[in-house]
Amino acid sequence: MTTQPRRRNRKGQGEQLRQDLIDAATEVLRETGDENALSIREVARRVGVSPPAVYLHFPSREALVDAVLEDRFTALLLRLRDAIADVPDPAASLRAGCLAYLRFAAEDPGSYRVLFGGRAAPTPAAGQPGGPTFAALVRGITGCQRVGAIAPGDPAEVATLLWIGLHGAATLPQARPTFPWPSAEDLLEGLLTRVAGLRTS
Amino acid sequence: MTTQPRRRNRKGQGEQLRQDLIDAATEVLRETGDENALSIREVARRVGVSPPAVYLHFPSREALVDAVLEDRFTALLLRLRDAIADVPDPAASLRAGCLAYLRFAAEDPGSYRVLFGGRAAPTPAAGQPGGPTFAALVRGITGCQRVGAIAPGDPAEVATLLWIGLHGAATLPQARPTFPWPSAEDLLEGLLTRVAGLRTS
DNA sequence: TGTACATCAGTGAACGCGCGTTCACTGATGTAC
DNA sequence: TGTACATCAGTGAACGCGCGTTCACTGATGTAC
Repeated sequence: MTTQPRRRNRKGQGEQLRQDLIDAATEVLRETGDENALSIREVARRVGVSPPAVYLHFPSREALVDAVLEDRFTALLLRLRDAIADVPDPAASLRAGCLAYLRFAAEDPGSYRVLFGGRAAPTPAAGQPGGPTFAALVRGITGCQRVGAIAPGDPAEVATLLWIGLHGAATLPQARPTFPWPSAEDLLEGLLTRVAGLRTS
Repeated sequence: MTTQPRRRNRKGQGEQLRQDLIDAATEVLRETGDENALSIREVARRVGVSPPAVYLHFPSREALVDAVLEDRFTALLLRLRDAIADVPDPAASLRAGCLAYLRFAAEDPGSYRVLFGGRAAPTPAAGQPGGPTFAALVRGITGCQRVGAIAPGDPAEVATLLWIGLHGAATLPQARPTFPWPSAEDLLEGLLTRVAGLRTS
C-alpha cells in the first residue's frame, strides 16, 4: 500500500495535503470499516508523505478520524439532498431519499458502518431529533401525509420506526452476505408499505 | 486490568483454564465491542496467567476469538429458547422471542455488535435460511398464522423484514444514545404491528 | 536583474508502547513399583 | 509406606512488528531591497 513519494507542494499550497490525507483516510475506512484501524502511518504511506507531515494539519490521530467522519457525513447529506431535489411528488421523494440512504450504505459499507455503527455519534447533531438525517425523514413523511399518501398521525413515530428499518436494511445484509436478501428496492418497498403505510402510487 | 496471579490447576484440570480464558475474553468483547481489540495478552492478564499459557488451549488469537463468538452465539440461542419455552400462545411466544433478542442486544451490546455487526458471519450457519435465529422467527410467524393472529402469506418474507427491523432496533439506539428512543417494548410492539401485521391480543 | 533572507512544507531518526508468537525451561502432582 | 519418575500446567525472556508522537533539521520557494 505504499505510494510513490509525492512532489512537495508549492509555497501557498500546503492545504492541498490536508485534503489528500482525508481522501486517503476515507479509502482506509472504506476498506476496513473500522475507525480504530485508521493509522497515521498508513495514511501517510498512501499519500506518499512521512508520518510527521500529518501533524502539519491534524494535531492527533483522533482529529484526523473526526475530520474524515465529518467529511463522510457531509457526503451522505449531499447524496440525500441530491436524491430528493426536483422530485415534486412527496411519495416519490420519500422513496428516493430512502433509496439514496440505502445505496450510500451499500456502496460504502465501511463508512456507513463507522458513521452509524459506532458506539457514539461522531458528529454531535447527527441524527438528533432535529438532526439532519432524521429531520429529512420527518419532512418526507409529513409531505406524504399532506397529499394523503400516508395516513395522518405523529410523523416522528413513523420516522423512528422507518429509520430503524432502514438502518437494519443497510447493515444486516452486509453482516450476513450469504442470506438470500431481496434487492434494496424490494426491501425498501416492503418497509415503506408496512412500516409507513405508504400507499403504492 | 491486572488480576492476582491465579493458583495453578491440579493435574487433570487443565481444561478449567480454557473456560476462564473464554470468560475473560467475553468480558473484553462486552467492553470494547470490537473483536480486533481482543488481545491475547489482555485476556491472559485478566485471568492472571502468562501470555504463552493461552497457547495451551488455543493455537492462535483467531482461534480464541472464534471460540468466544461461538460461545456468545450459543448463549443467544439459549436465551431465545428459554424465552419461548412454556409459552403456548403463538402471538405471546413470538413477542417473547423477539423481546429476548432485543434484550440480549441491550444487555450485551458489545457481543451483539460483534456477532451481527461484523463483516461476515462468525458461525457458518448463523442466520442462514434455516439458520437457528431465522428459523426460530419463521416458526414463530407460522404459529401466529395458524391461529389467525397474522394474515396468511409467505412467512419468510415477513421474517426477513422483521429480522431487519429487530436488528435495527437492536443497534441504532446504541449508536445514537441521545435520541429519544421509545422503550424496547414499544419499539417491538410497533414492529410486530406494522411489519408483521400482528393483531393486538 | 541579482541576491540575501524569511518562511513554508516538509523529512529522518528516535522514543516507548503493546502486540502475537516462539522457545527452552520449571516445578508441582500424581503414579508405578 | 517410601521413593523415583513421567507428565501436566504452566513461566520468563526474547524476537520482530507497527503504532502515535517528538524533535531537531533541511531545502525549495517566494519576496524585499
